[in-house]
Amino acid sequence: MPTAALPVWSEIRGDLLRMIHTGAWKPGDQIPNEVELASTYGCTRSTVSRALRDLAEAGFLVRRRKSGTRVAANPTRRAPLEVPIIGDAIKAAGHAYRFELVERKLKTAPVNVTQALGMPAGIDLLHVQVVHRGGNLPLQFEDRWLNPLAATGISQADLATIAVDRWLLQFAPLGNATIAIMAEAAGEDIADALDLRTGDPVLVVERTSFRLSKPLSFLRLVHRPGHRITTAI
Amino acid sequence: MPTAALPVWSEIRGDLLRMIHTGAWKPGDQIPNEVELASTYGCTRSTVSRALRDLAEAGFLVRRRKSGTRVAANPTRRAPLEVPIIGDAIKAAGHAYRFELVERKLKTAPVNVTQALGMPAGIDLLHVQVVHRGGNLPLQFEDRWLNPLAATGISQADLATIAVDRWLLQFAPLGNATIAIMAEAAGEDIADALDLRTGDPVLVVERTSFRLSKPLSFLRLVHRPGHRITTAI
DNA sequence: TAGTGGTCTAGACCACAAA
DNA sequence: TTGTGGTCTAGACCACTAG
Repeated sequence: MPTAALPVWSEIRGDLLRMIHTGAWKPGDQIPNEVELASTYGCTRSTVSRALRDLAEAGFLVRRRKSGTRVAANPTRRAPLEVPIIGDAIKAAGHAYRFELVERKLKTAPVNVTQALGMPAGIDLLHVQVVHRGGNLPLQFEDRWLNPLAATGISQADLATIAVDRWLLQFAPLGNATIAIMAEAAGEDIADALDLRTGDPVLVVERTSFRLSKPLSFLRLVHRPGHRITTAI
Repeated sequence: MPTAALPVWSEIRGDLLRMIHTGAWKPGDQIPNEVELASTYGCTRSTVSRALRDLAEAGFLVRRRKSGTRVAANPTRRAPLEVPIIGDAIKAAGHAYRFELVERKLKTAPVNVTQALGMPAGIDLLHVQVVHRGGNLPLQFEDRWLNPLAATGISQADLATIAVDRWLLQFAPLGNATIAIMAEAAGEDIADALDLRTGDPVLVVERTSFRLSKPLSFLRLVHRPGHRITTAI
């Protein structure tokens, strides 16, 4: 019974990974160079190189010209943290999705917002507040400040019909962003919007995003207690 | 003044990425195939393939045999979430690091722990509790259940001298794990350990890890209010 | 200076999935 | 059936850097 025929480079990667996991190669150890491994596995250098590059990108190996390849000494694993469209995530969880536009107004942005976006204090930004519901339960409170100069066309968008995050994705797919996750006590406004008691612990995700190197949006996503952000290494 | 000489595949990647960011190629659009792109850029198919593969791994493109390459319709960005050694992180933040071993005892594990680890209920695991301090301020409360059968040698380890997480890294580098992040209200024990008031919002990270496909450790990391987990896309 | 990884070529065959 | 991406080879030259 043959196992599933994986590509050679993938087999090699698994083999090398096993050497690390079992402790045959310990953190800091130097491993054979590409030419040696190629002859060991009976393939070309390109093929082992593919495996080694993959392991290096995953953080298992550290590669340097001339000095060779070593097992990472201080391996910091990186778990992929997904950033989905809110509505899609709620639907995927099996709930009926609905959202309410609470506010949509050009206002003077608070200092913490302009600072995060690297914009001058006192500037006017588009303030958008949305409550996202799954099966009538308010799951997320979205509080967003948008730069109308970077998000041209947002003025014409009907944000009561299309969720802001979806609109942004269509308009400005995949820019840069910084993300912060924290726990906070719900204030009165949040408690009101999410139907909680003041002081209840809420999970907050702040995202500052840029489009073509220009400030685009500062977002605070407040999650209902019990919400878990999950991932796997 | 020549710009820094990037590899060809990297230049191509940047070029293609620009097509996406500027909206020349929109989500769902099909882009030219490898052979066309190779002739466009005057290089071999391998080189454009490298660029395309990179963009696909980053989530910008979706590639399928026969049907070709398209701009991702529902692009989910992945932010790298780092999992550092606690002591290193505290030192890197500029604080003096110190930790206290609160408990280290073989006990019957609670159901939620055995369930997460996929172990039979009622089994005995090594329970370890540690308070991590930065500059005398308790920053994290670590509550861990270890499988002594997978972590052979933990019985001999002096966990008052070496932090558990560091010991584990030496012993079982880089296994698999699932991670969950949530907000909770501090219970009495947590409030006591972290010098908080009961009910204060704390950020909790749960990590269930495996070594060579065997259950290794269930960890709850409770962070002091104000702590932020940060990353960038 | 020499050893190592990084890149690139010009091919080839194969696996998959849409028509 | 056939177009597409996925893999692999056997070379080559280059870039970086430790000794």
